[in-house]
Amino acid sequence: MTTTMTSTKHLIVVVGATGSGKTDISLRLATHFGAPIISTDSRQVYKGIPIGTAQPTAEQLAAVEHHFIASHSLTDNFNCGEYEVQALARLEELFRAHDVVVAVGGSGLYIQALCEGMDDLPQADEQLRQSLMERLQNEGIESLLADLERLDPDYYAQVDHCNPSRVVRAVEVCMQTGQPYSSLRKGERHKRNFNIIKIGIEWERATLYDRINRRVDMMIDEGLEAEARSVYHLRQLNSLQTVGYREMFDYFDGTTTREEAIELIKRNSRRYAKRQMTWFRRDADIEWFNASDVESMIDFLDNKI
RNA sequence: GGUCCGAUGGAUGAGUGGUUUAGUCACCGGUCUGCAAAACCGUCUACAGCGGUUCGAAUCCGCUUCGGACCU
Repeated sequence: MTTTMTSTKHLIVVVGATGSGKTDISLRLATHFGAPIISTDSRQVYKGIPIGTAQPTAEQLAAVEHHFIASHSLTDNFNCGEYEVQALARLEELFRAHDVVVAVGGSGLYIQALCEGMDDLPQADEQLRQSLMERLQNEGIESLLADLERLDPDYYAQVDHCNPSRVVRAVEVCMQTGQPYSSLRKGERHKRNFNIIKIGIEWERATLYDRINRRVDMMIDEGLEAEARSVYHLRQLNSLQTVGYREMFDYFDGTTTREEAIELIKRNSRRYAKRQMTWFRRDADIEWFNASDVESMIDFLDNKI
């Protein structure tokens, strides 16, 4: 063998909206290929919120080796950049003992970080971030936009001027690095030393929504309310800006009734699912399969591996 | 049988003659590089039906249909 683009290591990436049954399918695939599972989910990484984030059950975790499930603390400053570094390192270890690893999760940005990599941008400096947020609060976004126009005219021209998050981050990177944000955004796909095969789980919209609604009811039955209560004191953490918890916190505050909170969890989960589909739809690398057709999925993968 | 009130887009709800859309919510579509289950953007042009008045009607008049209240 001389130079070949094909690696003997394969990462099967399973994507799909929340409630699409990724966990079950990932377990079947992992079992079939004797592979460990690495999560690409930005919320299942946290300890203490297993019900609301639909983490795999104890039996499922026992059946297949999982990574990045309940592995971090709610107070950890975790993000997609950190995830890329840690997940890549873990993958390297896993590929020493396995030819196939299954990645599952619903966070598009984390999947992108894992498969394509993030540019070399600095993490937010906490103090700077805070002062920018204060300015946003006190002076409005116009003030930050004025800075951005001066610091990075190119990005100023393309950024959504209504989106505070994007504007704050851009100004922050400019100030931290002394360089225009846009000049640091290469958007280049990083080389990976393993093959990536993306599998999408497809549902008819109405059916998916029905599954989501029923799953929320199940979460309630399993004790989501008590779980939310147990982390209520940490509510301002980013890790808890999460569907299922925010709505419960509002209920605890008395701003909504319990019934309203549950309805809102359903609605927001549906909306989340819609946004996920929007994200995944533009990824041409994904091979889509009907949710009930795991056999075809396995055939397809067997063929490729 | 009679009198009165009402009928606006998926829901709610303003609008009483005139370039153009009320608004809100839901749905739908989209954006996406360190908070991403986040943050944000866009679309959805309806006036119960028929006829009349008028240069012009969701808006005025009549009839019909439907709903509600009341009267005998």
